[in-house]
Amino acid sequence: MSTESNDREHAAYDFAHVQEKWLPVWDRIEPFKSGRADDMRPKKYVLDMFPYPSGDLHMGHAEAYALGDVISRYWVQKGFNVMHPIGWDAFGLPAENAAIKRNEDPRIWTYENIATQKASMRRFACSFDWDRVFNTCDPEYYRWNQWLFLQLYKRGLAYRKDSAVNWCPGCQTVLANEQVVAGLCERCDTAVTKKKLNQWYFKITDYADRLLDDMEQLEGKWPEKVLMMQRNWIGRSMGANVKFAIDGLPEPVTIYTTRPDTLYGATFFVVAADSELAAKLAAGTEVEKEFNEYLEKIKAASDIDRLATDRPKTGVFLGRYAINPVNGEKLPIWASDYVLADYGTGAIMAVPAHDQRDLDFARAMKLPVRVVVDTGEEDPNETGIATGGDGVLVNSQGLNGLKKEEAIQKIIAQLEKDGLGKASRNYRLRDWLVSRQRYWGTPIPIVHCEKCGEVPVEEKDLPLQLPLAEGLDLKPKGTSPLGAATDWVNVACPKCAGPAKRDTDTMDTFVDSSWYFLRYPSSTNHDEPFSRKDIDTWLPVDQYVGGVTHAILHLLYSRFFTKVLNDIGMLDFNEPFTRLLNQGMVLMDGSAMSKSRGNLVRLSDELAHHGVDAIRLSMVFSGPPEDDVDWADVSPSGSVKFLSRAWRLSGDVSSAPGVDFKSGDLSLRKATHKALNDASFAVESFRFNVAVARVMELVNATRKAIDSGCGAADPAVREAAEAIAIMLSLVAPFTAEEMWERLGHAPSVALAGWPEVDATLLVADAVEAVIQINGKIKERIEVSPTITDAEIEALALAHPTIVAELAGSTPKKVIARAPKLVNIVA
RNA sequence: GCGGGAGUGGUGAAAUGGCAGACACGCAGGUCUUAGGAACCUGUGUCUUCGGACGUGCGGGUUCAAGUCCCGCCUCCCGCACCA
Repeated sequence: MSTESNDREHAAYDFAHVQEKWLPVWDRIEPFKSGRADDMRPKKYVLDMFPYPSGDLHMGHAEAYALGDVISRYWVQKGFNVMHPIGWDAFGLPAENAAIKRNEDPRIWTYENIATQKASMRRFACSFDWDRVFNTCDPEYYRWNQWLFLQLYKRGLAYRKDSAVNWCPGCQTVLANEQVVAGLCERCDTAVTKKKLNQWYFKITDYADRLLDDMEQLEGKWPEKVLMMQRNWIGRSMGANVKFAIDGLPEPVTIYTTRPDTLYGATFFVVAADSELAAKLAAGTEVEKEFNEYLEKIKAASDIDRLATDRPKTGVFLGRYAINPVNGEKLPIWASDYVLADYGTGAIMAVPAHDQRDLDFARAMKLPVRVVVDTGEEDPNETGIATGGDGVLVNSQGLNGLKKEEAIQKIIAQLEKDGLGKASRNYRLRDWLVSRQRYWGTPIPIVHCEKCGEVPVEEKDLPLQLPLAEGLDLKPKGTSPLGAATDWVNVACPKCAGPAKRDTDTMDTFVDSSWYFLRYPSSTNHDEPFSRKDIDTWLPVDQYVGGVTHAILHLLYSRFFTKVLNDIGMLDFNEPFTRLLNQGMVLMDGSAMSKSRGNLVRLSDELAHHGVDAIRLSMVFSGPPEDDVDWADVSPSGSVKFLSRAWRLSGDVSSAPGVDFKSGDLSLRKATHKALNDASFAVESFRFNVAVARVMELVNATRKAIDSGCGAADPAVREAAEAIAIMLSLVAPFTAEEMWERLGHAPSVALAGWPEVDATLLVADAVEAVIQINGKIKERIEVSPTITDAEIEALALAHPTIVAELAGSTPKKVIARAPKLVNIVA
């Protein structure tokens, strides 16, 4: 061997060259093609949340795809037919805003970015099945959005109503409840206001109970945090509806309460100031003017102001009285903004003694407070603190002496018997508002006819294509830009052929993502959104990977769609994602990266400096996948160092491929099989960082074996190097492929298969046991791993150190846990 | 306010109730070198009278044994936020 080649052997390997070398090879082999007709491997569906095509991939994408790839590539190595698809969530505001700025069709920007991201994903060695790609802005995709909309419409699950909706003045469109974050628009952070509009909704509230109860199936498989967030978001509460007669009016008013046991403690009555009921009660009375002034005032207050829970209570006495059905008392009726119009019935009985908000209002308005549950706490009249806990009922006639729960049961039974009320439940969840007054989305397939009213577009006429943007003013102005596409808008009514107009709103892009995972297995199907056969083969998704930002939006909507499709009979499962992994964010110096903050790390720069494998490795090794990664804390150059160390091993191996490992050095063989076993376990429990650590240990052990142990020719060295290449292929595919070739194998290492672990090699020859006295370590001894409790106890008690420590006294108790530990209680 | 999660070396982090700090980063020293931003080796929780002692946010408890389980605090992060 010449000095020159020796130098090359020991130089750090050229990652740029290796990357260029393998990409075309993989293009040819297509190691990750799924669902070939003759494929007999068991299936797995591993899914990464699809990206929004806004510019090139960034560090966050790199983190997510690196993690998804570990899982996907692992199952391929384990012999599964893995479908790991990708597509683009391509409709939406960023494209439209970019189009306005550049004065061109959003299609151009969108498809350009998709091409850029696709090329970057290939270079990043994402193990995607490229045959299944689609974009939600393709007519071939969104026609099925429209088709699904019509199926929901047929079943009364898509409907229009007038309502006060969330309005973003920045985006000039309405927003779903889920898209309002702390009173601000999720997209642009503008303060959201209310607007009365007629809009399309999906009736997700019909599914509230199932969305809640089916979460039982996800327990332990989804992050507890996401389940908690969904539970809170749905917010089921149990209580009762109670009818209150109104003095001087023929119709009673129904209220909702979770505490019907406190009915005798009601001292006033409140209706939501912005409800129709309040307007009706005020109409024609002497307080009408005062009420209207109050209403104007609270309408002007933004949601932000409303968020301050400690702001003083306000309201107007409406001059009317409600009659308490249990004792006939006259309760003054107030209008206030602390009662919400769209929750429950928009009216409440106020029990200030046992509800803090009612108490705050009572104190502000000098209204009486009556205790009806003795909780053992101090009088709310004096402390100003309502007592909401359990206790014994007082001042409540037939309920006196009962505990809270008993009283609730008894009063509900009584109310039902008397026809004055009934048990009821309520949800925080509201119906999903799906109309948007913007251009770049799926057109709603409804025609409005002067004669026939609302008429659905016929299924055979789908897709209802979005008109070209040319000639349309896309600038946000509060009504859909589609309204100006007169040729498109004016149509013949599908029913009577008379003059009619298309609905000009587009669908929320969350509609697109609520079912896209069902489309991948059937992505080339032109006759239906997905075929039953494909669904039965691949779904549900075995492993979903994505950010926690979608904990309630996308994940709740997808669960809803799945349940609807289950009801329609298009699929036979009711939860779409069996397991969910939420990866953390990539931060820089403790905060999210942003241009304005000046802490943006460009993925392309990092890849150029350290190579794809080192960046992927750094992401995976930095810590548990759910935790955020602070890029300031990771060392990509350390990853480069490790990868070249591993790579050098493959050049040192001097035995031939196919050599029988059985004759190899036993201690290195044991290290190899332990690493394979531990790494496997770590990957399956999402501790990818630990899996990498096990590979590092094996690299270290192999280095030592070559330099100062059994030597490079020992078969165990080859076995170790091959195992390292295979394990590394999950994280560092280029390095692993290069190693595999240098070890004399044909590509691709991705399909090499996870080596069978030999259980007999997992047993160590000797293990170190500790001997404790009173829990403190006094001595360490080498023992056989198969030693019994009695044997190890005897060894411990006979050990000179222990004999000396005990100084002749008899131990009170000896706990032996062979082969690890003996604890002597002296 | 309500709900959830987390606090371990200089740093990122490991640890089925059983040896706290695996694996790395960083740092220090060394070997080889014309050179080192290469490679390799050694050391690296704190205190220490060099025997050891102490050590996982704080205070209690359960246990032969607690980073891990239980109770009460403190701090930080996330979600919801007048939902009756």
